[in-house]
Amino acid sequence: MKQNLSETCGQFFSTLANPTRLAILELLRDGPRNVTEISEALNQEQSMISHNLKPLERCRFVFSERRKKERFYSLNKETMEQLFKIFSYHAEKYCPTGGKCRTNRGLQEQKKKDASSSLYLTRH
Amino acid sequence: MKQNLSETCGQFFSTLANPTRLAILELLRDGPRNVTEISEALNQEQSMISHNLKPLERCRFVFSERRKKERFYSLNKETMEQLFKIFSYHAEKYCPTGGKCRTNRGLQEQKKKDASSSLYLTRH
DNA sequence: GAATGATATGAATATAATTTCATATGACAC
DNA sequence: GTGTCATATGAAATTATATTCATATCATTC
Repeated sequence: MKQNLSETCGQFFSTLANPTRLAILELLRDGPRNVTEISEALNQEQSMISHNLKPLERCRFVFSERRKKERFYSLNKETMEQLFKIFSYHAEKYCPTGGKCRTNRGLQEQKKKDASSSLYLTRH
Repeated sequence: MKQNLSETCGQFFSTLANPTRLAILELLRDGPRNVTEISEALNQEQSMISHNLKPLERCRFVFSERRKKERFYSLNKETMEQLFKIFSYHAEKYCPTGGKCRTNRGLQEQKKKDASSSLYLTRH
């Protein structure tokens, strides 16, 4: 822990910082899909899906497995569900305008609320 | 939960997908710093630090507070420590080459290990 | 091994993000 | 209000990332 997070985290977050890849991840929450299915569901070019699946697999956010001619991709639920959970909690608490966080306005007002609330995502 | 993560998560992860911003976050783990201190510690232009602090504050990964002429930035530990924890766990388990994940090689070999291990980050 | 269906790859183009530099704004002390 | 230190902003230039299209590879069936 604490050893050069800035260097090691880069690819992790960069891979998630893309709407197509997030859409793929979201789709895969419903179960494994092959490339064609993903590309149809998201209404995107097959090659684009393939290109985007590569960093997702490299970072192990998804796993893949061949079945006959097709390749099925499945979600790394362990990591992704935790990540989505943190995001949801954070967005709900800190980004009341629907997670969009488009403005810096209202930071002062919000700060007061922050001080009073101290719920944690996972309580033991 | 589950409502258009792909749309709402974008800014969250994009903000984290930058080495300067990650370095700022890492620095702030040691406590609040003003802009000048950050820029000196990271050896970067002051204006660059300011530019990068903006999205961090917009997403509420950091908070800020004026003290006299200076503005001190502090980490949103609640969110960030959880995020770093997930990252560390994931990297250790899935990216044995030091979290770099530069290649897709060895995915087959790794996959076998994955099946046997099923530790969770937070156990209750 | 030829044909087909499914996925991956490469390279050019298009798009978006970051960095830099000059300068503006803000807060405070005098 | 002037001067000074601290931070923020805007816009141009640079750099990185994503998208597209054409085509290559791979697995399978016959």
